[in-house]
Amino acid sequence: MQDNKISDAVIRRLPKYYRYLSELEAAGVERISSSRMSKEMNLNASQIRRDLNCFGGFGQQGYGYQVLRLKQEIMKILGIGNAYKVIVVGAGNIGQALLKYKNFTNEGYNIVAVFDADEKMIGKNINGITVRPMSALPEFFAVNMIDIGIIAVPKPYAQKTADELVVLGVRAIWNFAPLDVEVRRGISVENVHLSDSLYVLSYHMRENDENH
Amino acid sequence: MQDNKISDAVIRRLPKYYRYLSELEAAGVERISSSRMSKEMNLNASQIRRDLNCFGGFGQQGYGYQVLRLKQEIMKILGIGNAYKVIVVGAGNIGQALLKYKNFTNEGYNIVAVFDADEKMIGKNINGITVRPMSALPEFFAVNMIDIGIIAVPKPYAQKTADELVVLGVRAIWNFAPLDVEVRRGISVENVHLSDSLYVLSYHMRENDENH
DNA sequence: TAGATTGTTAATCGATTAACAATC
DNA sequence: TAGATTGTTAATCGATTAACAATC
Repeated sequence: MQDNKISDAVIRRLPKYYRYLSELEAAGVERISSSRMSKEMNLNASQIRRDLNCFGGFGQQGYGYQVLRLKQEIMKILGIGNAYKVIVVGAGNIGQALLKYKNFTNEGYNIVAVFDADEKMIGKNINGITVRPMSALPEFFAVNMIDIGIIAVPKPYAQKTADELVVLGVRAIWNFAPLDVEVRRGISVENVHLSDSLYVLSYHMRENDENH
Repeated sequence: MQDNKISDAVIRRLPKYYRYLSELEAAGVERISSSRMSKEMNLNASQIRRDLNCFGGFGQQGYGYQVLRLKQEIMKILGIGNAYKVIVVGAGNIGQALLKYKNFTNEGYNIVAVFDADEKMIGKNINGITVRPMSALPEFFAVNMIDIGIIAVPKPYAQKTADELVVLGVRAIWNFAPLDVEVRRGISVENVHLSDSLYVLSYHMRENDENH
C-alpha cells in the first residue's frame, strides 16, 4: 500500500477526515467529492485527494468517494475500533476525567485499570474501575498485555512513570503531564499539552485587540 | 515591534520555549545560547533565533539570551500572567477537571464561574465555585467582563453555546467538544481534540508494528 | 458519448536550514 | 583584541496548490 514515510501533516489531518465522514454518515450521505469536502472542511481539494492517495485509491473517477468505505479505510489506517487495552496512571483530575469519558471505549480504547501513588485513593471505585497501588503495576503487566499507558501523574513523576511503563512492555504512551516524556525508538508517544493550546489562544486574543 | 503576520508554526513553538525556559530558570541557569537550546529541545538553532527575532532582538551577540528576560518576553507575547476572567460551560468530566486544575489559575487564567444545563448540577460546589444554571449566563455577563469561555458541553450543544458566548461578549473560546466550533472574525478559538491525538498515537503504534 | 471527478505530475509557495557578516 | 554568538540574508527543502490526463 504505502511505505515511503508519510508526513506528520498528513497523519494529523486524518482524524479531521474521520470526524467529517462520521458526520456525513450520520446525515445519511452516501457519496462525497473532494471538492465538496474541500468547501465544507476549508481544505484544498488537491490536498484532500493527495492525502487520501498516500494510502490507496479509494475514490472513483466521475463519482467521488463512498462515504462509508472511505470512513472505514481511515479507521483502518488510524487503527480505530481495534480493541486496545489501556491503563491510566494517576487518578487525579485528568485521570478521572479520562476514565469517565465514554467515547474512547466506544472506539476500542478500553481502559482496564487505574494506578495511583496516593494511599488514600487505593481501592476507590471510579466509573467501575478500582484504583490500584503503583506497586501493583509489575504483576498487572505480568498477566495483561497492555497497549497504551496514559500518564496523568504530576510533572515530577511523569518521566519515571513513562520509563517504568516502557520497561513493563507498553506499546504507546499518551502523556498529559506538562513536559515531553522521552522514550526509546519503537515506542509511540503523544504529549498532550493543554496549556500550550491555552497560550496560543491568549496570543490570538491579544493579536485581535491590536488590529482592533 | 512585529506586524507582518507571524506564522502559526512559530506561534505554536512559543509555549515550548516558555516551558523550556521555565525549566532553566528553576535550575538557576542565567544565560542560554541558541545552540544549547537547539540541542536540548531538538530544534534547529537558526530556527530558534529566527522565531525569537519575529518579536524583537532579545539576544546579545557573543553572549546569548538572558533566561529570565527571554522567558518574560515570551510570556508578554503569549499573554501569560495577565489576569484573564474565564468561565466554564458544562460541569461534566472535562469541565470539572479543568476547574480543579491549579496551573491555569497560577498563570492568570482565573475561572470565575461554571454553568450547566442539568438541574441536578445547579448549586453544587466544585473547587469553591458554585454551578449556575445556563439561564443565568446573560445576567452574569451583564455585570462581568469575561475574556475566555471554555466549552465543555456535549457535542450537540457546542456550537449553540459558542454562539451564545460570542453574542454575550466573550473574546475567545477554548472548545473541548469534539467538533470545530465556528465563530465570527475577531473572536479567537482553539479547538482541542483529545481523540485526534489518541488516533495519531494509535496510527504510530501500528506503524511501529509494521517495521517490527 | 459527455460530464464529472479522480489520481498524479508539475508549479508555487512557505518554512526550515545553512551561512556569514555584524557586534558584543 | 579574539572568541562567541546573534541577527539576517541566501539556499534548500518539503508541503501545498494548480493543472490536466486518465477513466469511471
